[in-house]
Amino acid sequence: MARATIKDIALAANVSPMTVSNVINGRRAKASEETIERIMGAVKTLGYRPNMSARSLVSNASRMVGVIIPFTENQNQLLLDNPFYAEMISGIESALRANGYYMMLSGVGESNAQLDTLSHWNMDALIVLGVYREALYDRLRELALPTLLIDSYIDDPSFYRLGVDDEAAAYRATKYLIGKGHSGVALVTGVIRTDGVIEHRVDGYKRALAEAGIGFDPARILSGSVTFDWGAEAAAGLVALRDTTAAFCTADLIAAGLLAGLHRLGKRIPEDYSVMGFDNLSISRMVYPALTTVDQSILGKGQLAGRLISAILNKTDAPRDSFVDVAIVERDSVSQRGAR
Amino acid sequence: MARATIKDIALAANVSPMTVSNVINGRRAKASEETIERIMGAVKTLGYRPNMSARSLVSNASRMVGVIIPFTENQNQLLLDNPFYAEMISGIESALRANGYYMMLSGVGESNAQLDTLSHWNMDALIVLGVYREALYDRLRELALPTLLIDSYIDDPSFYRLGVDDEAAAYRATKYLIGKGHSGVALVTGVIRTDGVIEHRVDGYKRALAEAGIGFDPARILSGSVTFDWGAEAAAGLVALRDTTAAFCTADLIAAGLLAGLHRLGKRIPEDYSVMGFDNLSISRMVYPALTTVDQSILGKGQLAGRLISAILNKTDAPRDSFVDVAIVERDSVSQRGAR
DNA sequence: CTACGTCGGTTTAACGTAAAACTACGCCGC
DNA sequence: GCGGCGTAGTTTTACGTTAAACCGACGTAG
Repeated sequence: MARATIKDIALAANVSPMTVSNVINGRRAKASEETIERIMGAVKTLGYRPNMSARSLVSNASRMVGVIIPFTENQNQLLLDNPFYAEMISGIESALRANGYYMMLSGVGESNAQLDTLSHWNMDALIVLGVYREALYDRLRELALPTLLIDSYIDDPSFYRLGVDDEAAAYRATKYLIGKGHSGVALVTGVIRTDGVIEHRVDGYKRALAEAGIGFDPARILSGSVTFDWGAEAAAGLVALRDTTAAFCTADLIAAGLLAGLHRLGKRIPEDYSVMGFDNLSISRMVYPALTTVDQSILGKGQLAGRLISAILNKTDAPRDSFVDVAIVERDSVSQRGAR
Repeated sequence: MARATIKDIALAANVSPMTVSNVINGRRAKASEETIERIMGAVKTLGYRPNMSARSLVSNASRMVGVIIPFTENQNQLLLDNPFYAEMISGIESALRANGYYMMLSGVGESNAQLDTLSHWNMDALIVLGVYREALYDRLRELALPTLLIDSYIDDPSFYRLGVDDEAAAYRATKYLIGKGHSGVALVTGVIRTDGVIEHRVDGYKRALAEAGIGFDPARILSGSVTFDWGAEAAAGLVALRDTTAAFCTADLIAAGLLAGLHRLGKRIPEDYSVMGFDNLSISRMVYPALTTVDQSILGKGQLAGRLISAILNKTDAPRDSFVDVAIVERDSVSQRGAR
């Protein structure tokens, strides 16, 4: 009554187990039409389902791709409440599945214990989102699996990378705000890590300022964390700045918080302040006013990640570094200024 | 140079593989302190990592729990862009991990193909979110695994269930709105399935109305889908209703859309319309005005799901049906009426 | 008519781990 | 001084699958 195995099928179809294996795996050259039919019939009637553990054991592969995302710092919990990760993972999963791979999702914390447990499963490859600890990269190198880092500026031939040109994207966003007549543009962002995504965005912000002949004022950079709460808190900081009428937030989540914070302070958007986000998360349409933002097609990026890994595993060559394009989507949180 | 196995450890520690297996798995009675030390030393220096495929093959278990969520209808893609599922999964994962289980996430579509592939992996148990197809339940019964259905009213001894008392929750929400002076309360919701979550919420809504002596008007039920877009679309329907000043939405996602739609129609919230949601998703704080809603602690519910499954797998008995409590969280989208 | 190839298989062995049965040795009680 | 028992292991076998090597029969080229 237990699950049928290849041997059961072999018995039922009166062939050897090996022939069953061959047929099931499409190595049909080794069997006559008639045998194939008999085997497939038995497969159906006995409800045979392959045992991946056994397959994985002999093939030393698993068709599983591990996806690693950071935990929230306080709780030991996936960052899926951050829609950024949720949307990305949704994209990754659909592309992996379309290519016949499975996804195993794991958070990693300070210790890399979760990475170890993942590795017990013979993963074929890994995709890493938003983790920037050197210790993790060391462990990843030890595992020596095909690994795709998303939004990382680590330059190491052992990893594939997928990201956006953050400098150029931030440059475009800032230039867009300046073009709308805002000469005082604040930057609201998370912590700025050396050679991290945000640092490159800061560079783009500065370049746009310089190009427009606007002096860079460090006080206009409000740096906290990539959370709604920080955005809400930053509203007070923004209001305290002189001659500042616009804010470029390096994440929609921050922008959403900033909108809420500004509302609480009785400010009107976009009349009093223009706010721009980054990511084009689904929440950017839900906030009020709907957020003008930089679209980096997170879902598409996730799908691309899945496709890249599939290509790598199929020995099709994949570029070591890939970039997705970025576009500004105009909604209601930015006003034309000066033309009043 | 390949990954070290139990045999390598055995060789290095000069014992038999079985002793290594015993020590690694904590069956220490069978080994002397000194041997244990030697083995653990070899484990460390050789960087031994267990091979789960092999373990799973012999034990016919995997320590993996499959989590099943529906695809979006149009694309073949996980519903993680719906924060409801994202938050739930985050909770499930953390509880499973805390109990030493792994999570394998899979969407399922119309065909149950994805369930089949999941089952190839020797899952120890399954958690099913938001899928209501009879055909799926049939396949689940065939698999005969411990299975936890979340938010399902299927009454079948082969499944465990976790949910909220939807009737009572909707009753409370509606009563709350009535208590605020709104005698015209609309219900904005997704499709109403027989014996589904929403139907029970409709019942609660009706009971509150009846209790307050307010006649039930079917026109006040606006039924579409559980999406932001439907909420936005429903705004026009709401405005067209006479004597209606409040809307109870059966999901925060719908409520968020409704707010956006009402804004577009120039309505003010909560002055012109009071809007109430359900779920207390993270987005409910992000919309404007912040949403008064029914909290069903989705994260906690997910964690409870993970703990329930762990308990079942550890042969601790778990109740066949569990319910989480619900609370109204008051924010800014509901006004007191009549007291003006 | 013999050597070779091809078709349609089968046999053997191996992947890493663990349950179950077995062993060797020392000790203790009577 | 022999049976029984506990300690610290070992040996054997099996889990389901597949790679690699093998095999017999038949056709056919030289």
